[in-house]
Amino acid sequence: MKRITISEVAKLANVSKTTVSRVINNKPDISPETRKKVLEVMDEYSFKPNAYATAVSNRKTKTIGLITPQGTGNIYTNPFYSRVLHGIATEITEQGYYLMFSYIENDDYIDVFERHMVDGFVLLSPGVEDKKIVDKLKAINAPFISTTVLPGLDDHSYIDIDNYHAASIAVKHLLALGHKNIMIINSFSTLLSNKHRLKGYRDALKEKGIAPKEELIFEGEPIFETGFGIVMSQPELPTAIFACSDMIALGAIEAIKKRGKQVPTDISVVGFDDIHLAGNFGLTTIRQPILEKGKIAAKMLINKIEGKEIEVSKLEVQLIDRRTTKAVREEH
Amino acid sequence: MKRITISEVAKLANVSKTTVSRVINNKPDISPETRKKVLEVMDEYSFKPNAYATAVSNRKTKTIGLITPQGTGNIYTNPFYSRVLHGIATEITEQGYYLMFSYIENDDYIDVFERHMVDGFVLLSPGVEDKKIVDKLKAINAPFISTTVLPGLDDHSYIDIDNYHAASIAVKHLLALGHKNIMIINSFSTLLSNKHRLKGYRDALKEKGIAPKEELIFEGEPIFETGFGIVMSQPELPTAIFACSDMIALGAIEAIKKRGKQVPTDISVVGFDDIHLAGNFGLTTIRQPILEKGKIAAKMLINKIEGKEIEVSKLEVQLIDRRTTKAVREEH
DNA sequence: AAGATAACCGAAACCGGTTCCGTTACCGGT
DNA sequence: ACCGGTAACGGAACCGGTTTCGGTTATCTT
Repeated sequence: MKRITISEVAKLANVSKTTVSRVINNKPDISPETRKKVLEVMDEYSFKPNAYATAVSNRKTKTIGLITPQGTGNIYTNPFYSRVLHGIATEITEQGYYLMFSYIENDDYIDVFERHMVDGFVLLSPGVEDKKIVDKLKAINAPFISTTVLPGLDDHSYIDIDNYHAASIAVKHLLALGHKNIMIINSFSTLLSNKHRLKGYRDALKEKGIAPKEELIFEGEPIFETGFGIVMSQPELPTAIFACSDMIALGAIEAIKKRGKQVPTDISVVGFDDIHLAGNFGLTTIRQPILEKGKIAAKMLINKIEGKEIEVSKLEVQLIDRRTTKAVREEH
Repeated sequence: MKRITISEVAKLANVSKTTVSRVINNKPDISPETRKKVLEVMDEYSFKPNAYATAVSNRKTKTIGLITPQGTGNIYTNPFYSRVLHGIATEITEQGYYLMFSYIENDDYIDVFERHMVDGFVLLSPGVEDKKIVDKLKAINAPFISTTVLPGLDDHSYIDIDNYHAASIAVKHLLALGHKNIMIINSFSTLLSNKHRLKGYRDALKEKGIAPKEELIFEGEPIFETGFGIVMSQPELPTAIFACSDMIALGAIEAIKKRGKQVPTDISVVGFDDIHLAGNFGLTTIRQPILEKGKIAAKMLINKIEGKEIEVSKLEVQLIDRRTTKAVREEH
């Protein structure tokens, strides 16, 4: 029951600490018999090396930290972040790493690194206002990967979809259905990725000869309330809405219904992300490989930490056509 | 920039390691001047003690692990778990602890304890089939707190609401509105807490002189699809549904609408938990203090780890009356 | 049979902290 | 002048691992 140490194992097996350490780490210079003997002892007493002692000695912790700039609460509320996190966690465990939940609102994330508790960080979708975080990470020389494009980051420091392209797929779909009045409810455009989406929206319209109207462009937090609030507050409703987050889309749909209109008969809605809930409610949306995003982020980070070559991957995006879009109704 | 050690600080301040350690930990036996001098050096070189080295020396890691028996994926999908987690994380950080995400499907959670990476665990709503986990934790003498009642646990090892009472509030509400045909969609009744809910449901009916009908009792995973599937598959629908999870309730409502009925005009629905989404969709539900549950669990665990007195708290429950229940329509 | 080579193993130093115990200096009391 | 007490500090051992370096053997050449 009591946890045993390497010295005790050594004593029990009649060998030195060095030898035990060698079999633990599968090092050479050990005869098959002594290895076997040591293994037996380790097994009998169910010995497990103290990970932190190893970490101190190796100057490698094998754990990575999670930074969640936009207020950590979101992680738990927003299914999108949850799923990215799921991907990160999966990949990390697979590679024998641990995940430290640096649950920190202030600057303490620096702390866990400086205190040698983590080898690096993944930055969960930071906003532009979080540039100082990146600066700090660079300053203390901490390896990190962001799950969003950020100004000043090279290909090796982030993983993201092509947001411009994704948005253009969405509005082109709407355009093809004959919609001309397309509202966009974006996430905060201070974020580079959202800027790209907005540009994708604008360019897709222009390409079709439609001038983007400023009064159809909105933005807010990527939550239900945003979509709901904006749709409720508009005097006039468009025939289609492109929401840059599924939660926004869901909120918008509820508001539309509340106002006595039908989706998609009166108004078409397309969301973004394809979280699980989107499927539940039959939402047409742009799917991004959320889980994969997390996995790749983790993989890149680990490679970075271990000084390996890191390759830049591409994340594909696709339109999932469900039940919230429909050809525009002819007005007359 | 380069991280400095305690020995180097000692050298720079012209004192011994011992002295530096003393000021780090606010120990006595130090003159104000030397303390000041050491602090200056630490500050100038922004020294932070290596947490793991401290952990090795102290045999205390100041981090706690999270075990999520029901398949870790759920945490990220189910908003309820997410929020409990939020509470746990908040409390833990406040107390200077760290959260290790032992993201483990198999038996490896034992591992992190045996490898001295965590001081204890919080068990996130385990099921009855996870009794072996509890057994194992007991076997290795690991401190833990469960966020659900489990058979064989004393008051000091779990924190939960009074599920019996909570369920009875829900069905009494429905009863008061004149409903007599009340369907219950429970979470798996292999879980003790769900057993209690079922009993609460049954007793509340009996108290009103209504014999519970077996054909109105259902159960399944606490997810959208469960509510949706069950409601879709029933030939005849009741006038009210008590869903033991908000996600189930949401699914049920979607199915009801799909079948051309109205909520609450035709059918009343009450959910359970009061997750954020419930508010978004105007769901009438039983609110349990989710965040607080997590916080208390963390607090209890830390007290346990530190050998302090642990007090048992009570979690209050309340009906949040929104827009999915209504007096039953008179049949004739 | 001598010398070289390789296989196997251990002593001791190290990682970055904490702590026990002993030493020194200074104080007031008699 | 001597004694006892206390405040301030350091040496060295310790926590539980890893690693360097070197020393034995045994085996292989020639």
